This record gives sequence, structure tokens and C-alpha cells, in this order.
Amino acid sequence: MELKRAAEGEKGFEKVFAFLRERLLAGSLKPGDRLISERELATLLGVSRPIVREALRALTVLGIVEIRDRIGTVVTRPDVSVLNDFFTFALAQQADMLDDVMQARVAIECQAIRLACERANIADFERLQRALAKIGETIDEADAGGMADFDFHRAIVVAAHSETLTVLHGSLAGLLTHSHRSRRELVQAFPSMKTYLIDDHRRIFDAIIARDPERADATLRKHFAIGDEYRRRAVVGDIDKTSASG
Amino acid sequence: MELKRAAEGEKGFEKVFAFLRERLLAGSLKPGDRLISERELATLLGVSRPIVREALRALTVLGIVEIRDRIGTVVTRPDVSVLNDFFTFALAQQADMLDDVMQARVAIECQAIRLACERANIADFERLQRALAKIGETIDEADAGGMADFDFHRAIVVAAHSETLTVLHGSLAGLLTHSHRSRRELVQAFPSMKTYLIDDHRRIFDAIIARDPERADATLRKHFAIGDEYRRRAVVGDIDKTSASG
DNA sequence: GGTCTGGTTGTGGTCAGACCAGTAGGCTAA
DNA sequence: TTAGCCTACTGGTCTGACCACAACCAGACC
Repeated sequence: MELKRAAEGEKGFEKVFAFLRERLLAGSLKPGDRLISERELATLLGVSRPIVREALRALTVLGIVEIRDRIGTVVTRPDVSVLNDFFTFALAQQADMLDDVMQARVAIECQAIRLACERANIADFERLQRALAKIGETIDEADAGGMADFDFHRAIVVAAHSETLTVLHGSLAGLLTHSHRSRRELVQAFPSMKTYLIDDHRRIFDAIIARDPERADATLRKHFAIGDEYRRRAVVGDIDKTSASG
Repeated sequence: MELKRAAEGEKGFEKVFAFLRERLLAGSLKPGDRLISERELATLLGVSRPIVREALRALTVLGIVEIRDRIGTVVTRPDVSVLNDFFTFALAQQADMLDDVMQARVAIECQAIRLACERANIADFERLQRALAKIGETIDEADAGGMADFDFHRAIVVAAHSETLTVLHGSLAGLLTHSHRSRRELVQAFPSMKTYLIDDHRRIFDAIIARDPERADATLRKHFAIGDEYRRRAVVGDIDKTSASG
């Protein structure tokens, strides 16, 4: 209870959090490691157990550690879910953020497709091809079609073999799921969209196969632009059955 | 204390967290709103106050609410710091992630510069110009030079007027700060870098002024590629005084 | 000798009640 | 009317306790 002098200015929670952060960042606590028990931590830092739990809970929602009931607290490998939580909340409070998030998604995918041109392997090509085929098969179905579309774009990012891009894309894509579906509903109204969807994805696929980053980027960018255009047309009144706000 | 039946299966923390999330996502709790006191929340949900604090702390690290000492807990507009925390931890445990994060940064900036070409206003141009001038002035200083470099790139993103891109860039850039500085240390060793740094940024600036997205994107991309090349050369042994690992 | 069973110890999960230190706002006194 | 005080309320924290279960170890049983 007297080690509290170690970190003078900090409040209880900050003290514990800083203590753990330091070890986490320094690498003395690595994924898989088990923390000392809450009680030990409490006496070690001269704070009460509830405070320790606050800090552990904070690290939990950040995806840094995992509290296992009656087992202990272990360090985990950070994963996407945190960002998902954050963006979910953030989006809920700023609905107009959707277009903005879309910009970020375009950013990620256009970079990903460039990397994919360099790094994609056979397995990636196969995944892309399967997704492409699925898009053709499900062209008339809203749900399955949206899923196929999503899978194709996700396959691009996966093919980039960049964890950071994958993580970011995963977070952003989650928010745009509705967008995907509502865009799919446009298919019923704009028959020309079928051609657009199938041919565009085909061209994107071809560019990746050709390992041509510039062409892939440009094609993908154009793909997004056309999608925007369709949605815009829907909004301005060429159609009424859809609420393509996203 | 009997409302606990409302959410049967959930543990205490989950109950409180779910309760608040529901209201947050539904919009009945908006930024600026003040939550009821911890004590009230505790009795309302039939849990103890430490549990309520865990939930509030969780929301705090997610940047959703802010706990103000002796004032109360208020809902905030989500901001960057969360992602910063997350990425900081994530990076610390995967040092090899640096190159990967750099890819994401390139993604964000290249998209941002395209938007900037469309959306930049006079103030943005001025900010860019100031940053450009600063780069020239501080070309021989490691710290100030890195800062100027950072400011210029940040000005690009700001000029895109996209909050999501700004947020993501802010998180990523924080991680790459060291990288910036260590790159700057190369300047002493590679005199040709001075020209590269000044002229490249100048060209980027010009492309934005010209509102030419394609040229801006291409120029910026090339800028990053050349920077990579310098760092690569430093690593393979043309120089020894730097540890250009980032 | 080997296996199964029991208790002991330790873990997270939670609670109740208490104290402190400031804030805000009403109330009192000038 | 106004200045200042005072109380109620807030977050911040601590203490000590209880529960349910997991892991471990030792003894009993086969």
C-alpha cells in the first residue's frame, strides 16, 4: 500500500493503466502472458481492487487483454472488434458520416488492390474468382447479391496481405453493409446495373490477374464512381422504391 | 434494485454496458447529454456502483463518454484518441507492423489528396503553403524538419474535409512519428534528399493547386516510393549512422 | 501402483457501505 | 440587492466481505 509513491501525480485508475501500458508497450507483457491476479495488482500499486478492475476492463474493451472468469487475465493479440465498436458508436451519432466513411473505404481498397497486384497468390486469385462467379449467380437476389459483392471486395483486401488494411477495411465495411444491400435493391430498378455489376467486377479481376496496379486502381475507382452515380440518380427521383440514403 | 430481471442472462457489467449502448445507438443519448449519476444507474439496474464504473470507464476509453470529476458523466463526440490507443498497443506487439501501417497511411493520404483537389479552399491552400515554406526553412533540422513534413502531409488530409480520413490519418500518423524523424536523420547522409524533400513537396502542392487529382495522387505516391527507396538504401548499408528500421 | 475423489486454495464477479473532495445552487445575512 | 456561506450531490476511492467455480494436491480406493 506504500508503493503509491511510485507514481505521484496520477489518480488510481491512471496509475494502474499506466503501469500496465508501460509493460505492454515495452514488451515485457506479450500476448499470451498471464497477468498477476487483481488482488496482487491492487496491493502492488496501492489501490483497491475495483480500481484495478476498471483498468483491466478498459484494456479489455481496447482488445488488449482478456479477462477469463476464474482463470485470470491474459494478454491477447489486438483485433478488429474494438474499431467496430468505436465506429458503430461514432456512426450512430453522426449519420452523415456514411459518405465520409465511404471515402475511407475507397482509400483502403484502392491501396489494397495495388498491393494485391504485387502480392496476390494462387489462393487469392481463386478466392477472387469464386467471388466473381458468385456475383454473377446472385445478380437477381438482394441479400445474396450484396454478400457476394462484399466478398469480392473483401477478397481484394485480403489479397493485399496487409493486416492493417484488412483491419481497417473490416471496420469500415461493417458500417457500410446496409449500403451494400440498399445498393443491391437498385438492381431491380436499373436493369443496366446488372451489366455494370458483372462487367465492372470482371474488369477489376482482370486487372489484378494482369498484375497491373495502375489499371486496377483506376478501374476500381471508376467502379465506385459509377456506383455513386447510380445512387445519386436514385435519390434525385428516377426511382422511388428505394431509400438509398447510404 | 429489482429491475435486474430486465436483462436476465447478462452479467452485471454487460447489463450496464448494454443498457447504455442501447440508448447511445438509439439516439436517446446524444453528445452533450448528461447521464444520471452512478448511484442512480446502479440502483436502477440492480448492480453495485463499481460495476457501473467499469461500464462507464469502458465507454470512456472508447471515447463515447467523458467522466468529469464531481460534475457527472456526459456523452461526447467520438474522437481520435481511441484509435490512437488501440494502434499504439497493437503496434507495440507487432513491430513488423510498421511497414504495414505505412501502407494504410499511403492509402489514406492518396485518397485525401484526391478529395483535397476538389474540396480545398483558400485556407487550406494557405496552410499547405505555410507548411511547404516551413519544410524549406527547416531542411537542416531533424526535429523541426520532421514536424514540418508531418504538418504538410496533415494539411493535405485536412484539406480533404473528410472527418473519417482525418481520424484515421491521425491515428496512423502518430505511430509513424518516429519514422518521420528517423527519415529526417537521413538528410544529413544523403544530400540529395534535400532536393527530393523540397521539390517533391512542391510538386505535390502544385498538383493540388491545379486541382488535378490524378497528378496529385501519382505525385504523392511517387513521393512515398522515393522515401521508401532512401530508407531501403540506408538499411542495406550505404550508411551506418542511422537505424532506419521504421 | 495407479487411478479416482475429495477438499483446499486461488481466481474473477460482485456487493454494501463508507469516506473524501470538490461543485452547484439555494439560502442566509449584510 | 448582493455577497457569502452551507448543504446536497457528484465522482473517486477504499475496505472487507461473499459467491461460484477452476486448478491442484493429497488421500483413499481399486
